[in-house]
Amino acid sequence: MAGLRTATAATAAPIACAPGPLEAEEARLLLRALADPIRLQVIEALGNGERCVCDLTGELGLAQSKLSFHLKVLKETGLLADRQSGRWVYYRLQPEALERLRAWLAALAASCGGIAVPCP
Amino acid sequence: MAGLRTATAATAAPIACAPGPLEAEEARLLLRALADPIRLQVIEALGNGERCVCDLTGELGLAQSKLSFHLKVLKETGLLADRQSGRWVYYRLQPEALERLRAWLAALAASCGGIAVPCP
DNA sequence: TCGTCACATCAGCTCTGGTTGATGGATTTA
DNA sequence: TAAATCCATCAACCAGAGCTGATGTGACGA
Repeated sequence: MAGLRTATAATAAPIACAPGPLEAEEARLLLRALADPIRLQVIEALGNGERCVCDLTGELGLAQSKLSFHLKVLKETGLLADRQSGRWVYYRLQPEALERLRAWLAALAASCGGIAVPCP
Repeated sequence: MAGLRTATAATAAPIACAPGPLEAEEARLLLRALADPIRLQVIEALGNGERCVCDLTGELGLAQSKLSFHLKVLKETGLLADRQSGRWVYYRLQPEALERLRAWLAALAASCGGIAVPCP
């Protein structure tokens, strides 16, 4: 097994770090990651800057195990990045992931022309 | 029970039709509605204009019951609207729902300080 | 070196969401 | 009117996500 906490070496490559626009599947994973109230709270809590896990557990009133699970989901989708400092692990937002999702939504909306087609 | 198919009288008010910016909970429901591969296919299929259900079942290769379930989800979140004509029901996109979600994402990104670190 | 702390991970469980097949209402056509 | 078509809805089932408590791993300090 790989060593624990090898900094930014995730078990799987973050999906929102590839070059170019998002694939539909990547966008779907980002949407799913954001569609959770706890994960939204985490993102809002990280809006002011990076925090360590112990700080977030206290602020959000979550069990450490539960928070760790959601942080892993957000990290795997590329919405968060982490940094280890001593015994603590600090998480921070990756704003470009949100930006890529916004761009994908814009492209989706742009592809919605709006001409009615009669049904046979 | 109310009569079947009372046009735009949904069982619950569509969430993306209220005035002003989206609440976090409304945005979360929109995100969850979009985070499904079948529902994304439906949205893309409706990009060119409205379609009746029978048309969509053929194009997407879905069981009528399954498609109806997903159409209901999309309609309840305000992403779709429907119109009855004879015995057909036509669904169409509501682009403003996507637009409101984009605006919400922009506000969320704006509230994130912005100490962006390049992706490894 | 040993104990403690911070965090990740695991097994087992629960619960929500999606699927399937069947039923019924509404509308049109023969 | 009767049959056929379109669509919504329901109950039952299934899969996956999320929760809980416990355990494991690495870093630190005494």
